[in-house]
Formats: sequence, structure tokens, C-alpha cells
Amino acid sequence: MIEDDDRIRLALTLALEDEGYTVRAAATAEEGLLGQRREPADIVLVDLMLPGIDGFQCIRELRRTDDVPVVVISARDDTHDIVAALEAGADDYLVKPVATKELSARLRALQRRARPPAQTAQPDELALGDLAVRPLAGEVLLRGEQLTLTRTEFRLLCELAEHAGQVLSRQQLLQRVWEYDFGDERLVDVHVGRLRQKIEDNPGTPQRLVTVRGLGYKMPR
Amino acid sequence: MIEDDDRIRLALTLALEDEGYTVRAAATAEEGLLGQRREPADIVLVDLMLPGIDGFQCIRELRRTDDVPVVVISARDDTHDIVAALEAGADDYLVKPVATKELSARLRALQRRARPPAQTAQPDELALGDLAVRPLAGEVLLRGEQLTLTRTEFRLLCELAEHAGQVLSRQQLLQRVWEYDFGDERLVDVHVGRLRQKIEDNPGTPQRLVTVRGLGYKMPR
DNA sequence: CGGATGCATGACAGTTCTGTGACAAAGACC
DNA sequence: GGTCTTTGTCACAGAACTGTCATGCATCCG
Repeated sequence: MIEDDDRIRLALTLALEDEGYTVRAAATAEEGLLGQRREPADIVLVDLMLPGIDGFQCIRELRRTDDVPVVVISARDDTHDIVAALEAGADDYLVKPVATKELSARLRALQRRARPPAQTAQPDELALGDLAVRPLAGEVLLRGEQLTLTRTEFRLLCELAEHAGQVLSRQQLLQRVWEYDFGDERLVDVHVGRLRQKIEDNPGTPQRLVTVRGLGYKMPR
Repeated sequence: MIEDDDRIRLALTLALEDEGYTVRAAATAEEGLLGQRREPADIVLVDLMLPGIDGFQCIRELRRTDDVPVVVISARDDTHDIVAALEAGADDYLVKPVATKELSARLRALQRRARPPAQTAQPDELALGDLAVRPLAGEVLLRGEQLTLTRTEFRLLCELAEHAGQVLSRQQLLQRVWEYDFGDERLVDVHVGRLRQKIEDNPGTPQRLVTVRGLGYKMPR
């Protein structure tokens, strides 16, 4: 944050830290630019009216080398200033006094936009030893051979495989696989049993899908 | 632009066209969403108070499938609304009345920031074993011989071929091939059946377009 | 050691899923 | 106007799947 007014700087810093951000503050553009070069921040907040290098120049200077999102926070609400700041390279412009919640929401929106393509896509394949689960393809391969599972079995297996190494309770499984909020937990047992018939070499002594007595089931990593 | 007030819609459209933008306007979220799916715009402007699907829902719906920048233009200046809209996925929020110059500057800032248009350019030909699908040419070749498909069959095949190896649910197919958001899933079955008559050597035991019971259909890679 | 609890499994009846043939409406073409 | 295609809806039959239950074994606890 580059802001020359001590009180505002302190207030904003505290407010943002409250929202979970880590803030580094500077009172002048020179100081701020240096800081950003030394240790780049994820977002830069900048006031327009600064002693020395002013906000507009500061933004241009930032933009020369850096793609960091820049948010202007200014007391001036003149359209001309807003346009100038945006043209200089700012990503957003807020007029003081700013509502912390709004600032925070706008920062999140910017981060969303700036971040490299979201890593939300689940991997194509979950491998557990010689068992390969492909959620998107709707396939399960055991030692390279494709298995025929029913929908329930498949979803159950996906859920367990996705959390390999963790115990999942019958309740959790009912919720995630069946989307039941209540229901008979025996139901899970039955389907685990059916699944074992297909994925275990020896269903009597399960290796891949084990019971954790009193807690639930898990697939060892 | 999605805006239900005729006068505002017209005024904004003219103002933006003056700035050099090409504008497509819709009066309802339904209409706008459909338009965006048909022919994606570079930026979406949306009002919050809309008849039917409201602005928030509309943003969420857009975000489900699309990474397009979304700007909210609303008469409501309540922080709560602003935060909600941004959380829903909007990139910016302007309070009416908006200064055209500011809007224009903010749109440019967003375009600058927007990810380069996804590489959706599809290859000329999708090859799946001895089946070749040419989406652009509108042809399908089976062992070099051209098949005669109806339009629906062709689009269905393209959709499945494009996602070869992935299961597509009947719902997904209805949405992508028929652009239905609801509808009878049996319809998909029937057309899959008809398509099989043409692309399978032995329609009784499908090899190229297989059923994944409980999940949908897919073409194996 | 007896009782209680947790778990596995086989049987079964009801439900759901899928492929298909028939058919009418809508559209394309001449 | 007439003909041929294409589409969407429906009904039906067989196959596959699901949830429930009863039974029996294993494990835990006092």
C-alpha cells in the first residue's frame, strides 16, 4: 500500500489485516516502488495524491515492469481522474472513504482474474497401486484391465480414491455419494461389499478398500 | 449488455457504440445467457434487478462455463449488493448513473486484464481410430468413406468426439447439442441409437459410441 | 465367558435404466 | 401442392441396479 496520510494508512492496514491480508505499507511512491521491486506483492494499493512522484506516475512506473494488479484509492471522485488512473494502468479505482468489505471483495475479484488459470480441474486419473480411477472417463482399470462398475459403486470408489489415506465415515459417504442427509448406514456396507467383489483379488481379506472398525472405510495410499 | 429498462439500454448502447464498441443488448437474463452461449461477447454488462433470473444468478450462471469479464451496472449502491455481486463472480461494479467515459475506461482496464481468449480453436479433424470427424468441413469419414449424417447426429457426434475419452451425461449433451436446459433425456438415447446405426459396424454391440450406464455416453479414445 | 456391538454377505422384490420400433409434426425440396 | 427427411414423443420389454432384511461371524467389553 502506498499512502501518505498516516491515519488512513494505519486504518486501511488494520482493516485489511483483519480480512486476512498481509500488508506492507509505504508513505511515498519512491519507497513503495522500491519495496515492490525488492519483494513483489500480489496487489498494489495506491493513493493518487502523493508527495514527490504522484500516483499516476507511480502506476506507470509499476506497469513498466510489473503486471501486478493495481487499485487506486483516492479522495478525488472526478471522472477525469478515474479515467486517467485507469488509462495509466490501474485495474480499479475506489473513492475514499472506502468500505472495507467492498475493498476486500474487489481485491478478491482482482486476484481471481490475475491468478494463472485456476487449478480446480481434478486430475484425469487417480492411481492407487495397480488400480487406476478415471473420474472423467468413467472408467476404472485394475492392472490395466477395465472393470464394469455400477454408478453407485463408481461414485463410491471415486470418493474413497479421492481421499485415499483418509478414513471416511459412513455418514460422510452417504452425504457425498448418495446425497442423503440421513439414512441407513448399512447401505454403505452393502455397496462396499459389492465394490470389493470387483476390485479386490481376495474379497475376504480386503487390501485396497479396508474397514476401519468403528470409524468407516478407507483406501490405503 | 443485459438491462431491462428500455431507455437505459438504449442510452448505454448508443454511448458505448460512440466509444467504438459493438453492443448486443438483451432485456432479460435468459435472453442474454442464450446469446452469450451462441456467440460469446468479450465483456458482459449486467443489471442487477432483472425480471425472471436476477443479476446475481445470471452472473453465477455465466461463471459456470465462461471466463468472460462481467461488469455490473446497478442503481443500488449498497455495499452489501456490491460485495455480493463481486463474490458471485463479477469483475467490476458501477453505480448508476454511470459516466460513459469512466465505463469505457473500466472496460478497457478489464480487457487488458482478461486472459487471452482461450485456445478453443478446434483442429480441422478429430480422429478416432478409423473414424474421422471434421467439424468445420461438416464431414464424417468412416474408413475413408463419407457418411451422411443429419444435423443433429453430426452435432452430437462432434460433441462426443471433441471430448473423446470423457463421459458426457445426457444433461450435458442436451445442453450442448440441443441447447435445452431441461428436457427429456430419452431424446438423447434415440439420437444415439440413430447415430450408431450409421457409425457402428455392429450397432448391437457398440464399439465407437459406448454407453456408460448411469453416467451417459462416451467415445473411447 | 456371556452379551453386545459392528461388520459381511446372500437373497429378493421393486425400481430404474436403456434400446428400439412406431408415429405424428415440422421442415426441406422440387 | 406433394413427397421425402428429419425430429421429438411415447410405450414397452428386458436388463441392470438398488435398498432392505435376515443371518452369521468377528471383535470388543465388563
